[in-house]
Amino acid sequence: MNDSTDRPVRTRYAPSPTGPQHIGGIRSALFGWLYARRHGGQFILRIEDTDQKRSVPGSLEQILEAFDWLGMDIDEGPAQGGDFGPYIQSERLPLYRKWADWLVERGYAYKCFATAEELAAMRGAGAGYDRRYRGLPAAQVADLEAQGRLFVIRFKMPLTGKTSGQDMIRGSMSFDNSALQDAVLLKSDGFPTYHLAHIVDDYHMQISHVSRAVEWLPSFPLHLQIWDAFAWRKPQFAHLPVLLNPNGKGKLSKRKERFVDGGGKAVPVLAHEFMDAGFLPAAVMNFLTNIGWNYGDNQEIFSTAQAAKRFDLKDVNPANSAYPIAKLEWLNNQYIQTAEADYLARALKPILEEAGFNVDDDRLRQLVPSLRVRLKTLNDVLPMAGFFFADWASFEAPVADILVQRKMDRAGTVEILRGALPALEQLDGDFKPDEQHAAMAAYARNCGYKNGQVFGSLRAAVSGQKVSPPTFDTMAILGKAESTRRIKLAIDALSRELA
RNA sequence: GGCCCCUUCGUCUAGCGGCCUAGGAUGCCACCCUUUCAAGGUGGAGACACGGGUUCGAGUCCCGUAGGGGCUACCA
Repeated sequence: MNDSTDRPVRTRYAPSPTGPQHIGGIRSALFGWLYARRHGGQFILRIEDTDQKRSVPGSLEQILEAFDWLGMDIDEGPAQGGDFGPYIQSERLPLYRKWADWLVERGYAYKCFATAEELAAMRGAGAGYDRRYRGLPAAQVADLEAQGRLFVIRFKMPLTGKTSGQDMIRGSMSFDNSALQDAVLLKSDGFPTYHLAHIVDDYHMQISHVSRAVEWLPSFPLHLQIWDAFAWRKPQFAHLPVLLNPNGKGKLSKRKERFVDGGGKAVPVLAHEFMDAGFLPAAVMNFLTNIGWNYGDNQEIFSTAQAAKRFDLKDVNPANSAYPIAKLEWLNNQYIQTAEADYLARALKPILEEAGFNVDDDRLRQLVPSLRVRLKTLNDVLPMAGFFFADWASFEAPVADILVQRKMDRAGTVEILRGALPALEQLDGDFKPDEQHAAMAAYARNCGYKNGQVFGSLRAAVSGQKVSPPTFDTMAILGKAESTRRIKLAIDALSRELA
């Protein structure tokens, strides 16, 4: 087998257009993409829609959207064009037919007239296709064809011997030919199967490295044999490990029921679910790159550009991985903490707006610094800070359960709030957080309550929530007038209940 | 069932024969900081699946077993 790498690196992602993009597929694509970027090569997108039954309209758009969101740029493909198109297999049908015929003419493949019933009977007997049409005399073949019998073209797999090849991840591999069937190359509807189509295309598109999921490993020897029948220069192969469900049981699938993490949140599996859940594309890329491969230097956080300087298919871990989704939330928070303020504000705005809030840009920008450290996902902004964007005029004091802190009672809370009011009103109009802090700390000392009790009561009074950005940041953004108004509202509410 | 691949802390991983009394990260626990929640800091519990070889020496190489995953379609 030809292992030389003295040719331009061209890798590809060749999904079937079956709808939403699965994160497992995206990760496979990522590895091919990184390899191309590492070597200054091309990354090609090819749509494998040879199963008409499974094709779903709009798939290409979803694929493109996912790649665009993640920042994986495509050099050639259905949308980008290129010198080796078309990049959609259903538009290349004559090519597959031509090469299928070529194989038949040279005795590497044959026409098989087995009917669905025959095949079902063979399967029922426990074995696969028994090659009953493999040695049919030419005259009989012609006769069957003349009768209008439907046929497929099957590859004439060697019956004995071994086929060996190199896998970039696993090294030398050898397979017994006797275990392989005479695979269908061209279906009776004139469409090729994956086995034929991907080889014809990888050859014509000058793909140098084929990286694909491990489920293709059993048919690797078949593919090697087909490449050899054509006498085409083979690419190098890397059979990528796959993602398993978070519990390690079974391949991660979009068809199975959704997994739920410890906190009851749905585990994102489809590309659009990562967008919808408020993850940053950079974090998702970092996350995916770290499964089955690692940057080295004990460094967990790195950019795609950094990864592209070190990535090699040879270094990919051969073992499948449970989907480590818990790490993504941590990573996402790390990225949010260091993201540009403008970028964050822009990302947060539509989330707030979709929730029905009227977003003031200045206010949002003001909020970002105190928010970023506590957002695991962008969507967390809603429960944390949505109240800033609600209609302030219609704010109502929260219920006592929220107002009264741990180790506090109603009377004490009222006492704290009443005492805090004049001290806050004394401050100047800027209402700076550190000035509030100084004033309230001094007040706490005098009134005999702890800082936490004072600050916490204020937080609940002004935000209406138990959890919020830092109390004094919150009050600074609300402003002195609104803050004190809300404190009075809280006092009134609690007093009423006491009376 | 047959064939193929895989196997280091719960999880993601480092390790490519001696540097390993096995390193990092996440998650978990504790403490510190503290203005809730976080973040941050410090510390802790936590793994070479098992059994045989090979070797002066094995997490690292070989074989077997077990477990996991996959393929076994006119799906990819």
